[in-house]
Amino acid sequence: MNAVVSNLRPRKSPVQARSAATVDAMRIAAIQVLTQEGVSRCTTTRIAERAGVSVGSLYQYYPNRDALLAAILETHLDGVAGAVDRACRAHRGKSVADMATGVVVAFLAAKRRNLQESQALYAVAAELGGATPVARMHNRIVAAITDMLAHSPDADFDDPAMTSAIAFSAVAGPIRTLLEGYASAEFEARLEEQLILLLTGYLGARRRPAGGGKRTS
Amino acid sequence: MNAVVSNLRPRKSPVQARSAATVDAMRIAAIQVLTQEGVSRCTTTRIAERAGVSVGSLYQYYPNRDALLAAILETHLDGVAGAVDRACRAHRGKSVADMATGVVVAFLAAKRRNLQESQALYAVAAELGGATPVARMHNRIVAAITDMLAHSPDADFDDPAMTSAIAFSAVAGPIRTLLEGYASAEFEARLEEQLILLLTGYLGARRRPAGGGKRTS
Amino acid sequence: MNAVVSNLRPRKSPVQARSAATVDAMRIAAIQVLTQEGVSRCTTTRIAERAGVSVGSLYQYYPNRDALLAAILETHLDGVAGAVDRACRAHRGKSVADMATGVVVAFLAAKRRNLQESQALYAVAAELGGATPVARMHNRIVAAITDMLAHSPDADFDDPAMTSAIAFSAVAGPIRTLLEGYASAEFEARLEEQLILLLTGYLGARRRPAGGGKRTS
Amino acid sequence: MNAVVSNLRPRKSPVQARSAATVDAMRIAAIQVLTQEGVSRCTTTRIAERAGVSVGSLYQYYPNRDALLAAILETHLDGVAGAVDRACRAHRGKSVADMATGVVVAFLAAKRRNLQESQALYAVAAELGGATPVARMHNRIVAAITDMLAHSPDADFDDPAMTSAIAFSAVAGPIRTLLEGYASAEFEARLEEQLILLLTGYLGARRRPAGGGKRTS
DNA sequence: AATGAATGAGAGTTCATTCAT
DNA sequence: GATGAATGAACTCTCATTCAT
Repeated sequence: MNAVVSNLRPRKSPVQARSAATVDAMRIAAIQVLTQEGVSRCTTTRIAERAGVSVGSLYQYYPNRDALLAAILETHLDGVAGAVDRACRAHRGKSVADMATGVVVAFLAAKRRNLQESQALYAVAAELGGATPVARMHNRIVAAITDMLAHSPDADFDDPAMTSAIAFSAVAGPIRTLLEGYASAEFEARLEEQLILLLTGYLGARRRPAGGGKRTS
Repeated sequence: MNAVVSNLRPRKSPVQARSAATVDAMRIAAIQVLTQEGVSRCTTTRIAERAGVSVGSLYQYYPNRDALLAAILETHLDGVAGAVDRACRAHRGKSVADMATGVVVAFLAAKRRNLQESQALYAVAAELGGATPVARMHNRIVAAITDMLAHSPDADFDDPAMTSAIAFSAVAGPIRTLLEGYASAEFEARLEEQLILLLTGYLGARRRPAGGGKRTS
Repeated sequence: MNAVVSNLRPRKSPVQARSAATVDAMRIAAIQVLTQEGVSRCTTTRIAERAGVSVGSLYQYYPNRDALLAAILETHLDGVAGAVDRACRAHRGKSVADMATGVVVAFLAAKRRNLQESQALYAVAAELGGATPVARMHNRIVAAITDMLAHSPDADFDDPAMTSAIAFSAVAGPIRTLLEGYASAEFEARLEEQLILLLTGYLGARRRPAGGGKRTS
Repeated sequence: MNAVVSNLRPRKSPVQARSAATVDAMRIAAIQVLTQEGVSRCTTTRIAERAGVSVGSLYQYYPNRDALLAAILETHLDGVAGAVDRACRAHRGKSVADMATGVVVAFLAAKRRNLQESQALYAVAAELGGATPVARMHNRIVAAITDMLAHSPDADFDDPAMTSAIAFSAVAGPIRTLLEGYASAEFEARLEEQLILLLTGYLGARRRPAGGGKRTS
């Protein structure tokens, strides 16, 4: 989407404790500014000011604004993907219902853990456009789910890659609705239960009985 | 998400034929610029230039850049919501599988009809933030589905509002994945069929047999 | 003050009744816009809209915006100068106290007659800068007062031109204070009486007794 | 007069030596541009260019154009008001003639000291409209004169607040005429002497003999 | 290493003026 | 004559980025 491709890698890794503290202060500041002012008003100056450092310092750690935002987005998405990844490993070999529950609970918890961060970063992802960490996170989660499905004992899925991509996206949809603020109280209250229901149903329907014949959806 | 709320209503409607042409040229130009350059580079100057009119003309019809983008977004979302709405009315009283099929087919077709537009407008929605036509479209579609479910003969849904909100969001998730370009060829090819499966399963699971006892999810 | 000198003469005189009505509508509209929005937001479009005509029509009567404003200012100042002029003629040959009273009453009444107009036009005069009708009005009034003083029977003024220039400016000062809104209620209530006192005192002090010896201020 | 009220406070004060130089350069440049080009052509770009700095720097110190102009106006008016204030304190307890002389000389000298500045700033005051430092300066000077009159030994003024407001405005009138360029050489040459005459006369007439009975003008 | 003043390209927006209808 | 859509130069203001201190 974005025509200009810039270097989004951080400039240097924080090796000293002070550096780590500075980097984290900027991370937190950026999320605050993002939440309170919106992406387009989330400027380097404002982030630095909020973080209590100078703009110059900000540029010691990131080559440009987009790199900073991308790093924050990546950290966040890594957290989420990691949580789902662990859940998938933990539920290998379990029943379909257990697997569905595991994934939904982990994903939802990860998003809810840093609510404001999650909300704010949708806009960042949109602004950064195609060359984004989102794709990586997507692929990583889909791979994790695919792997989990492949280890399912009592079922065997035809095309597990596509199945898990659909499954993950289907779960992500309502969670996004929640975070974007379009959800009713009822929606929010029953979201987890309903997502488990949704996912269990879908995965169940996609299953070919372990010992059985071919069954294409 | 956006802290600043501005007037997003169009300024005046074109009365002369010349005006109508100008307004439409701007609409098309904006979508092209959006697609080719990204939201942040979609400036009033560039839109006007691409449309072959002057910036001044743009401001004759929209009070500011966001109003133009919001108008385009709204037109698009109205089209989508309208398509889903019609599908919902057309499938009233049908079986759960028919209803699911109707909604999925209509929604997906509406999004695929203007592929580039659909893609580009996700970023616009993100930038415009909370006071956005997206909420309206969301509510309209959820209401349409809720209504359709309420007229279902062989089934009766407890909490149809929440059910349809989850159902719609779940279907929207994979479609977004497709439009954002994270989908494999396999995903794209089988998307419609899988969404029908997903939705049928979910709605089926949410159903209480018409003549039967209470069954909460 | 203004570096650019443009043609400030009206384009054509209203010969038909319709034209006169249009011109007057624009005059009134301009003063309203001036009062409600300030000089810098007093645009040709807004004036035309308020007057119920098209911008194009406005340009039928005035070659440019400044000409319109200058014409309005001139009309206003002509009214004021005319009123003072008449008062001066009417009080020729009267006592100093009568002359002072006559001028003050006429000037103040002329300004108070169109209060909003008077207020709004200070800003216009400032914006139009040096090549302004203000100088003409100033000179005309000073000439009228000078002439009146020259016909005074019981007194004879040395340097009546300078005397009347000071006298007029001194009276104009408090009136401007009133119109610019810096005046207290007490100030407003007693303004006329105090200006008469002020002017009578000044002119009295400047007088050389008619039959007497030299007395230079 | 101006419908829109904006924040006219400066943004930050210069702390480094470099900053102080920048701020001062802008002040001087603005007055030059004002004088040579007029208010409406006194744009931020032109000021910055003349000052030899970038527009961005201008906005580091002032939130908007009007704030810069207001700051300059305020500095000027503070100077004038301060001069008059000091004169009033210095002439407390003196005779009416001495007080009048003191005020006129101080006021006129303050205005003449920065002639071009004084001229240019009338237009600025007009453009800034109501929420202007002019009101503050007016009140401050009137208060100072009132206070001086209240300490007069040989005379006692009824309603000294109104008296000093009229007196000040009456003196300001001819000074404005001078600065606006409507004055003859004679006017300019004799202005000080005539203003003293004017003011002495007015204050003398407003006086109630210290030991005497009531005398309302 | 850190600072923050300075930069200047570029964005959004306005408005006097023209001219085809 | 009247209209009002179109024009585009000019204006205000922002912000990523640099670099002397």
